[in-house]
Amino acid sequence: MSDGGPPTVVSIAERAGVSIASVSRVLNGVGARPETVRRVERAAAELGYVPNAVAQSLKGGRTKQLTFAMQDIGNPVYVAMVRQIQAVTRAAGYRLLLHSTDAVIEDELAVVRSLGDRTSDGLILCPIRITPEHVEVLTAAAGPVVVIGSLPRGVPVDAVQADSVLGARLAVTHLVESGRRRIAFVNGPLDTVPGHNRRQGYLKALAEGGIVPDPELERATSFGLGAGREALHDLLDAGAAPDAVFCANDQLALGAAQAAHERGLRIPEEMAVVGMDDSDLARACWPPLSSVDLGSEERGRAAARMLLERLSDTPDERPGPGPEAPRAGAARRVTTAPRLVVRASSAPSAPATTARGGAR
Amino acid sequence: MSDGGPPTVVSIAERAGVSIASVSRVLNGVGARPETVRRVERAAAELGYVPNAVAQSLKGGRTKQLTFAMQDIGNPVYVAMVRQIQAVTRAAGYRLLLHSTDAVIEDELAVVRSLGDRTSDGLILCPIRITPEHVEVLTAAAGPVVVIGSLPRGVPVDAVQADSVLGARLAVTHLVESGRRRIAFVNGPLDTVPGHNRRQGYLKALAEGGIVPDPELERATSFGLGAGREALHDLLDAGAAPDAVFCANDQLALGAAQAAHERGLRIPEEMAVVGMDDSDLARACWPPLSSVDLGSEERGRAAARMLLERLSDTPDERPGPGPEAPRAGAARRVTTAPRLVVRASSAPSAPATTARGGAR
DNA sequence: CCAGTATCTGTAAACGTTTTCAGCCGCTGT
DNA sequence: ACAGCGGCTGAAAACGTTTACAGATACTGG
Repeated sequence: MSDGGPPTVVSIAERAGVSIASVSRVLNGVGARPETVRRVERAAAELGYVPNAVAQSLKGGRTKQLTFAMQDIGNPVYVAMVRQIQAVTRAAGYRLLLHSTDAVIEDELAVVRSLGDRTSDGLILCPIRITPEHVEVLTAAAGPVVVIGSLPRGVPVDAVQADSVLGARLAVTHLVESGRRRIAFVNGPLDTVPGHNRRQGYLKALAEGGIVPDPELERATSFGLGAGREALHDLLDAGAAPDAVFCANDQLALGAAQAAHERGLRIPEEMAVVGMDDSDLARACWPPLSSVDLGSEERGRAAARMLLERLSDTPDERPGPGPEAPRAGAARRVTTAPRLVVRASSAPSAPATTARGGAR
Repeated sequence: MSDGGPPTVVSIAERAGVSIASVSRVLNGVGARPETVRRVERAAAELGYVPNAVAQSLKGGRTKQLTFAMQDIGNPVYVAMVRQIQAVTRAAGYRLLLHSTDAVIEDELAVVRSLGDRTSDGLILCPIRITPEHVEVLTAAAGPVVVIGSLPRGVPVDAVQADSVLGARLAVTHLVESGRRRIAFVNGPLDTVPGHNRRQGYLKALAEGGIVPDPELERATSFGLGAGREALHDLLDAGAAPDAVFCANDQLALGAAQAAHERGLRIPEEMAVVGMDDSDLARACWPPLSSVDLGSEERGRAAARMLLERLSDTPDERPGPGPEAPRAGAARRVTTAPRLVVRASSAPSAPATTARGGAR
């Protein structure tokens, strides 16, 4: 008598005339007498039994779920990451929980803290900024975390980062070497890590090229398409007269390209455009957009792999006595190498080629 | 004595000197003596207690998780849907589980069946094809499902669909009315529901416009960017000489636009291009792409809302005796209205080549 | 002053699974 | 024939929570 819901091991046990222990053993492939196996499997099939994953999680202490948290899935970079992460984690039998933080700091922190509710076994986090609170919360995280982005040295958390300083430098150097002199820079917010780093690379490349930076050529607002369009219009209205524009991501770059088109400027002849992230957008537009591949896919894969490693390294937790016993291994830091992909939007004259950036 | 892991109600009970029942009651805001409340809350705070969501799920019978399954998150349409779904479900306190099926039928079916493992409380599914097996599995689903896409009449499952026949018709009629006569059609696979329906709309619009369909003008391969590019090149190579091309989605359209550019054809003067889905891509490219908004966002929202409704309507399941008691309410079908968005890529008279064509 | 009651508290069961432990059986070796 | 042993099996505990129930306490009204 147990039709009060979906079939359970108890239902099967009753129908097969064995104990629930035997049912569990058969279902998990542990040894049993052929006769028992037969009866249990038959009963399970007849009842259409599906094991209750929640109960399994409770018993086993792991949910086979991972969380990926980023600010907005609308950004192609995160889409690329999700795809890779999904592929890697799925192969390992994990489900993927998606969490958009909308770049709200409080929300990012809450995600990390929510590791404590045991809903997922681990977390991949893409913070847009790193506050002292981040460091604090990350250090005290209840489970393994891998951060995609830059993290201060002391924080005992794995991280996968792009060398966006070098990436920006590659892009701008490319423009300089193509003979461009008035290279504008359309950036996102300066108080974000990417915003700051990309600017460093921009300035460095200008210096190396012997070009004096002109503050009139810089714009920094947000990371969206509309922002790029407005920024370039604004630059042109202000008479900054750039002959090239480097944008801190592809969305900004497409916005800038639109503005250029609207002004009747030919790309790349009158205005070269280079973006960053080498997202699908770069290949989809016209002319195809030169862009710096910061390895979004690679970072996604790497982060997922690191997380899985942590998970297999941690059969039980906190062997040490102190409440702050150091984590199993030292925090790992991986940096992916940027790669400039030259396409028509910045072609000096020749067809598209690619140049490699150095590893770090 | 219980430092063998994260704090639990037991730890708190010990520290506060009360029973676990009282702890639970205080934590859930049920009545208790002020003194008890104080002590429990203090202990919980000191221990940094976070309730174990898995245990709560097991007890409560619901996980507060929902699953969204589509073929590939790389498609902007699904990104738009995820965003909306995420927003709606999050507001209701649900987490979102993402599942890419890669358009593998077996995988789609597995997702539906996996509702039985109680990992998530409900499912939103975007099937690319509907097989008899789909119907069977969906009918027997262990929890509420909402399908985004077309579903045969008899299937007792909620569905949100786009009227893509009408959508395609709008696009093609628009081209006809703009004076185009040789309107090519670049489609995805014909044996998919969208592929089939869009073709119906295309043919219908041609008929209404008094144009005899020319099989030479049709191409159907896959739904990707590269496919669009190749298709148009192929059409031109074959001497089909179209003066417009309607594409079954924006990615195909951008591919076709690339091909046109590569051939030196001016858009829209020599070749009008219209896409479908009105994804971010349509706004990001140049010239901006005319496209039919099939309401991806709206469908995402609607699906999420319907699912949540089902969940609140179903306090306990299967009240009836029979194993196939009909579901609570009849299956609901919602259809969103398509909307043609005309942009420069199909502008009848050509304002967009020089000077500021678009809105500023 | 006592019965009655309202409030709070603790014990124990339940959710569905895995797993330890001890018991049972039939076998083998001597 | 019997001790020993191997493989199977079932009872029971455990994971961490919520909750029905009953016991305890203090307070009210007569």
